[in-house]
Amino acid sequence: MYRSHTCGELRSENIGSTVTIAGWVQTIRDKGNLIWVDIRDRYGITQVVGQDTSSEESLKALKSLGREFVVQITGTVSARSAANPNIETGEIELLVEKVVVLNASLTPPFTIEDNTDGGEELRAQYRYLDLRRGPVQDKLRLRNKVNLETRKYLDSQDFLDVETPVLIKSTPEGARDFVVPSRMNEGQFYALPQSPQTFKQLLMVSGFDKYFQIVKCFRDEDLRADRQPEFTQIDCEMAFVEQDDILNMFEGMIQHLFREVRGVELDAKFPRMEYSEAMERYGSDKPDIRFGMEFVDLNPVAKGKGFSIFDDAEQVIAINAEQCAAYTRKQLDKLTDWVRRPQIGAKGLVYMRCNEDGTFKSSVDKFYSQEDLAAWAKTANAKPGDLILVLSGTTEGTRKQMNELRLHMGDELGLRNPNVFKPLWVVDFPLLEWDEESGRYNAMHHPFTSPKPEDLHLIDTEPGKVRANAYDLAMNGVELGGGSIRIHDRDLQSRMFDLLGFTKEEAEAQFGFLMSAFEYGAPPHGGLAFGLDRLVATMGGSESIRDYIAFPKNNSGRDVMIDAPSPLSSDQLTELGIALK
RNA sequence: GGUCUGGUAGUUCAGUUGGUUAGAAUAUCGCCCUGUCACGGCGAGGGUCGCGGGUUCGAGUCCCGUCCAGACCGCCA
Repeated sequence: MYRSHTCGELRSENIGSTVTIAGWVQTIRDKGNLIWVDIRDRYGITQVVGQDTSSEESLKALKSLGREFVVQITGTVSARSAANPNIETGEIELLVEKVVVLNASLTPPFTIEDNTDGGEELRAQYRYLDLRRGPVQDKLRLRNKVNLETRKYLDSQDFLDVETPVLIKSTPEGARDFVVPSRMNEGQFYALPQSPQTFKQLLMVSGFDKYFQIVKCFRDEDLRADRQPEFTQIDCEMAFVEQDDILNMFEGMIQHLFREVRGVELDAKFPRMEYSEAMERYGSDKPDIRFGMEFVDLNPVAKGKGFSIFDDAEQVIAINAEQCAAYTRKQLDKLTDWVRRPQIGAKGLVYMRCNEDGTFKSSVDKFYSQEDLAAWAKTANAKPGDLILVLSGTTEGTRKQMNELRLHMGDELGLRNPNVFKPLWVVDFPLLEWDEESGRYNAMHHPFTSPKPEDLHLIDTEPGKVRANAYDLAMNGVELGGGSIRIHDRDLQSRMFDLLGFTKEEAEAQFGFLMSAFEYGAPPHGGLAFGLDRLVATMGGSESIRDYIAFPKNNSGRDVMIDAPSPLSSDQLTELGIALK
């Protein structure tokens, strides 16, 4: 046995006993005749002290240590003369008796402390050292707990964990596939799954009416702070259910997770909002409803007064930033610059201050009388002291820009508290979206999503208006997950492929196995998948998922620690029958 | 594919209209210190200013190219 106790468990009750701990040297405070060494492991930090009553040998050994040495220390637990209330073991210390260096260490390239001096690049390169830091370990502990509680909940609801293959077949829909060459089938390739979508549907056909899996998915697309090329889904599917059954089941799961992991009681009933309403009120399919500042349609009161920018716009939208009338010209100019950045792309920003004396001051006073502006204020429900911000243009573009501005204002005004959690089901997504590039419709969710029966009659005349039995769970402006009721009818599925521009032959080649399965008694079914990384990051109050992944990739999709991806040897390429350009 | 920001000591950063020997903090090393816990004091070592080219009497600083990192747009059913 290397240790009798961990570095986190000794308390004043242990005073007098002789113990052995093992861990890493955190800090050394050498005062000459008195030396303290903090020893760290996963469980905490214990202070070891050497003094005049210690043996010369052990004192010498303590003085020879360096940061991050791995040591085994035996000593007597004693009370500190000056307790440290900031750490759990702060009432005791270990009077050193024996020091064994289990392994020396180079000086680490950055400090292994809660507030490290290391930059992101360096910490990524030495991720195994970064993972020694408390805050990083806490994040992985949080992930572990979410994972465990997910299994507990789904098990309690009779879900069955079934593994699905990772080497599957490439399909044209959706994201780019990661591809794996097959040596035994030269010239052919597997694809890594973007999700286990078709397999979980086949499991429904097989009769496993409640399936789940916490599973890696792979998408070869450009990355963001909240997107990794490999990420983890809580993937679920149920048979003999309607949309409500699914929403209720997983509302329960999210409530369970927040209760057990964070001690947070979420809304008893998550609000639901149609996609079209979310777009109108927030310009987003994943609105952050922790704060108001909802969109106001200014078309009726802003148009027709001779201001050509608004007159020519399809849509004029305002938001009311309450109590912001005191914004200075400089602040407003800064906001204007912000919305005009290429990433936002607004042409300009119109503002109107609602002065305390009941008058109005806008950047377009030339075109609008006080009465006109009073109508704006009334429409936006603005009170004296409020600030109205207005954007205009095409409906789609203006909504998108205003969504960004609203979130930006929410950040600036501190309205997006990471310890407040506001879930929202967004339902009735469109079935299809128009793709300019290919000049045809794409499935908005995926090609197995069922249209709403009442919209089926539009499918040939106005396919863009057909709504789907599809839903997302949004929380705090993040899409945590989504799903749909699936098509379980061969004819309808075949029609969908038709609509998506697949020929009969292509559909047969790509998804023949699924359509065949549907001919052998496929039950009505549906499901959803949560992004575990995003869920955990949201629960931890972060926007970046990288800290919640033990070994993440950087924004070029590289693992800078192991230096992947990397070239293959020509022997390997030959064996695979691959010639590089 | 694009936009923006950054790259200077082991690390995090500062570095003036282009001008003497490129600084600070921290880390490291040495000496001193009996109650520290961000220990303290004194001292020392430590630089391919990302890389390549150009302008100039002179470039960390200006210009061009390039590489790397981060955020974002496109993309991500």
